[in-house]
Amino acid sequence: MQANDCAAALAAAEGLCEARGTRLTELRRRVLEIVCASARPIGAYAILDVLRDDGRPGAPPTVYRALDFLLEQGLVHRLASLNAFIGCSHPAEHHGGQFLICERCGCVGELDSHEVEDGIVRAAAAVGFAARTQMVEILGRCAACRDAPA
Amino acid sequence: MQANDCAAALAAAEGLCEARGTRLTELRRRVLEIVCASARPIGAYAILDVLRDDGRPGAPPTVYRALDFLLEQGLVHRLASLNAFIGCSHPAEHHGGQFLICERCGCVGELDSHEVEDGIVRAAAAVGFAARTQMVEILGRCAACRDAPA
DNA sequence: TGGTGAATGTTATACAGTAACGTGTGTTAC
DNA sequence: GTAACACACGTTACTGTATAACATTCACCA
Ligand SMILES: [Zn+2]
Ligand SMILES: [Zn+2]
Ligand SMILES: [Zn+2]
Ligand SMILES: [Zn+2]
Repeated sequence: MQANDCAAALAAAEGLCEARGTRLTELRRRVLEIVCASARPIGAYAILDVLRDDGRPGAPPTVYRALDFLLEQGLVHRLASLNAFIGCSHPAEHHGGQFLICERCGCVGELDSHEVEDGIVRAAAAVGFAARTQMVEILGRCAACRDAPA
Repeated sequence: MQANDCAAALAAAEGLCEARGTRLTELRRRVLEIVCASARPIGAYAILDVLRDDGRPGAPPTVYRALDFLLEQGLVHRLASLNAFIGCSHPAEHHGGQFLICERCGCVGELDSHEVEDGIVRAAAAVGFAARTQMVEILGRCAACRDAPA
């Protein structure tokens, strides 16, 4: 995520939490900032390292609790295949999300195609399965890396 | 996976490895058997417990190496959201796979819809991303649990 | 018969996540 | 005011997941 996107994400988070009556505390705000400032998905312990560099006290529950709040609010996503977190690029609407993970540069883009989501719900329903939420992580080459050599 | 499915999976694995010139050793075969014999996804350390019950020596790398081989051969799948493994229900053709995970009974079904897969590839291509492989895990209720109370 | 590479054994460690309990702080009820 | 309460955060300890690094064994072939 770019620096200006990061500032925009923080501003959006402020507004959303204000509107929802939830508390974006200093710690939660800082964790969101760390996640959004990272160009690539970042792990919980890497976030913790940054917090400690800040001079804060900190242990794993510190960061996991903040991340739980941010996940609930839809401000960050967790990538199950990487055990890492990224900022949501459009948090106003809660969504499962589909993620494009570049195997060359490590960047992650968010897709959020309703066609894909609905197609999955329908395909599941066709075999009697009632889909509630879905996790879609796509590995490949991003536009910038697409034509690079192996 | 049912017992007869398990036997069939082992037989299919023998044939595939034979045809490919890869070695389905005693250990790898036993790990595949353990995974296929489990009605639900099974974790690496649970597999390790079974191996030890067999009287084998064993440490985490033992089972992770066997699983790496089975994953490469497309004989098992890893469910990233559960950190667990299941036998592939039709290993002849390599595939990313789409998984239907029941939140009530814990069973997992394999979907493998080409429509879904192709839809994802197209949606990714539309934003310049070249998809190589995809991970789709769908949470909800299986047909048997669909109408059960919460 | 000795060399080569693959598979496995073994030890140690890194990384991910949670349980349980204590502490401070602000808000509400009386 | 102050007692009661809910919530966020600090702290310790632990469980679970996965890998690095090196030693050993074994199958196969020159
Ligand atoms: Zn998002
Ligand atoms: Zn890239
Ligand atoms: Zn499969
Ligand atoms: Zn079920």
